[in-house]
Amino acid sequence: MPLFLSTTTNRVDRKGRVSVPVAFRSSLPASGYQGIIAYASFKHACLHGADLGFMEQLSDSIHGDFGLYSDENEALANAILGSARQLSFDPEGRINLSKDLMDHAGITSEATFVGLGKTFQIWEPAAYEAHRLVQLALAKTKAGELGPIIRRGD
Amino acid sequence: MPLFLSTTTNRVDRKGRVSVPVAFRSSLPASGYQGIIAYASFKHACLHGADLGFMEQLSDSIHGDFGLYSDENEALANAILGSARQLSFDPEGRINLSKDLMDHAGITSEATFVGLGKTFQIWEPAAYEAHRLVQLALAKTKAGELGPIIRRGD
DNA sequence: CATATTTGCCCATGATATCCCATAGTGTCC
DNA sequence: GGACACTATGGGATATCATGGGCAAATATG
Repeated sequence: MPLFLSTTTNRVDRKGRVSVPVAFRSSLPASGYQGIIAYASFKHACLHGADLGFMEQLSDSIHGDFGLYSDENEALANAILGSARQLSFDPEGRINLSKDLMDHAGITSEATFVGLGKTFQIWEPAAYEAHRLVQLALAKTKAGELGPIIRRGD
Repeated sequence: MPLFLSTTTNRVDRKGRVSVPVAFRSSLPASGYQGIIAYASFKHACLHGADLGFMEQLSDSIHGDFGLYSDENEALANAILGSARQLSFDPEGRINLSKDLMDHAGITSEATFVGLGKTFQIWEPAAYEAHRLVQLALAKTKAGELGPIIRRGD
């Protein structure tokens, strides 16, 4: 299970290529699929990134044990799995962002990768900075809950 | 599980390298990841340090079973995991503080490592001294509660 | 079928980080 | 008290990363 940490901003060249930060690449299994999965967030103007294993788990959760799913789950499947793209690394560790993904996040010449543990996000830098400040304020008000969260993991 | 104790101030050279105190290094598992994780505190102008296992637990707690998390947890993931960096030891036991981490803590030429048990903090020395005095005063007013705290830990 | 357009691979480059060695100060052990 | 071990620190050499351009195969377009 990968652990995506840190925030990095990289350039998107005219071909739509972006280097995935090494910190993220080295967190992926060396012997698995050499690439990532990206899908449009339906909550923010950003992309969600994950490894293949995570998406398989997600697919399992949505479908349930018998492949019969509710309307809500079908909606989830459409929103997430439908917009998901499998993005392979080129020999230099870059991915090619497709036009629809870039449009959804408003990405043009730069992309910010934000590690969130098991997943990460890809943002247009200015949009992320605004989002980050909001999230930071929210985190401060919830700081008191950090203790319980950690203890739960023990 | 590491136990970080004591306070040490070390020099930051012009490349941004700092020696992690031996007391901290030897507390880490010899056969695990050779390095630490550091992230920006959203409460103080300092950095938090922890070992990899601690961050994995934190990531698990924040994500829950599914990977779709609450707004509060997403905010925490942004503030903590987004600012976290995996800092490997060089052969001499030093880490490389990235520019944004140094900026957050106001660190320039020296860094103070403060052991807090399972985690530790990294401060700009003068800022820590000021913080320490405040904490000390606070501790005195709470002295009556120390007994119960110790008993609880037994 | 000829011609654009994309897609992926290979190489070159500058910036950065990593490794390796050298030194000085400190404490430890005979 | 003197030799030794180890930590902290600094500098120079080397490897790695992010980035851009060019080329060729695959695909689309007329």
